[in-house]
Amino acid sequence: MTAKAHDNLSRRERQIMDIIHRLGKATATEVMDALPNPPSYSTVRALLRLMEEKGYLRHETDGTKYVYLPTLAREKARQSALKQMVQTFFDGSTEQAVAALLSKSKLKQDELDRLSLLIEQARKEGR
Amino acid sequence: MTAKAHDNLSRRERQIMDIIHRLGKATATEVMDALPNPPSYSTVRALLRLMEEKGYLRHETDGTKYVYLPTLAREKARQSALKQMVQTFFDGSTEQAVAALLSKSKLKQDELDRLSLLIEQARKEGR
DNA sequence: GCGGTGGTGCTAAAATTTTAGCACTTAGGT
DNA sequence: ACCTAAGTGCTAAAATTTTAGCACCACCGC
Repeated sequence: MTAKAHDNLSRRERQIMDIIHRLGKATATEVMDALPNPPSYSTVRALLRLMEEKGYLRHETDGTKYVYLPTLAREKARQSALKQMVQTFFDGSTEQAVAALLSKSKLKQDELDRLSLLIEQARKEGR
Repeated sequence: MTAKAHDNLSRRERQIMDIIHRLGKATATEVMDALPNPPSYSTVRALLRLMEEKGYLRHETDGTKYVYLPTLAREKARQSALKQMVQTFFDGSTEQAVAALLSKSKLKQDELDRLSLLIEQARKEGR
């Protein structure tokens, strides 16, 4: 079964996906610790197994234990999350989204420098 | 009941919230039309009513019909969605998030100009 | 080589979510 | 005045999701 869209996830599934995306990869214990109103360990394991079966996750073994990772490359997941966000909250306007990000958080001088550079590049390319 | 966090929403509830955020406000029919695998009209109405009861939505009347709106101001919802996104997919780095947005979409010259200005301002303020 | 610790899979019950149906109301047209 | 169309609320059944329990396996220390 191939990975499905973000919006087919049930509540717990989405919470777990978020955690695993944050951490990059995670064991059942780590997921459990990060989960709000955490259920039992056994439950978490069952969920992880089901999600793997559905194609959202895959696992690697680290010694005897399982470490779960997203199926979809982080890059892809980012893209689609961003797209969704821009559509839902910014009427499809990337500019507005960027503006909101900038206004919300205090970026350091060197971060601003780099972003400035990126914009300059985009300007030249677009011209 | 007060509005709860985004991650307590069930699947359908989240889909509906997204739709209503996109549209700003929506009737049962509009929600139904925008819903993937749309259930019956009656079902959508029941969901909307339940979500209002839980505090996620409120409604106004337009003549005889109901128009639903998010409880949380769009601005607030945006902030919290952005924060969530940056945490989950960009290790908390706003810079990275902005960079990803810029690289993904072709912005027009005037949009770039305005963003450039924003960054300049931030630079001066931070200095 | 034996028992405990820390893993695993599977299954079935409990809880929640999702759904559709029914009964009722209001407005408008003829 | 009455019929129809387009709304509404509530309720209970169906479906899905969430949960915990149990049975089994491998490694380690004694």
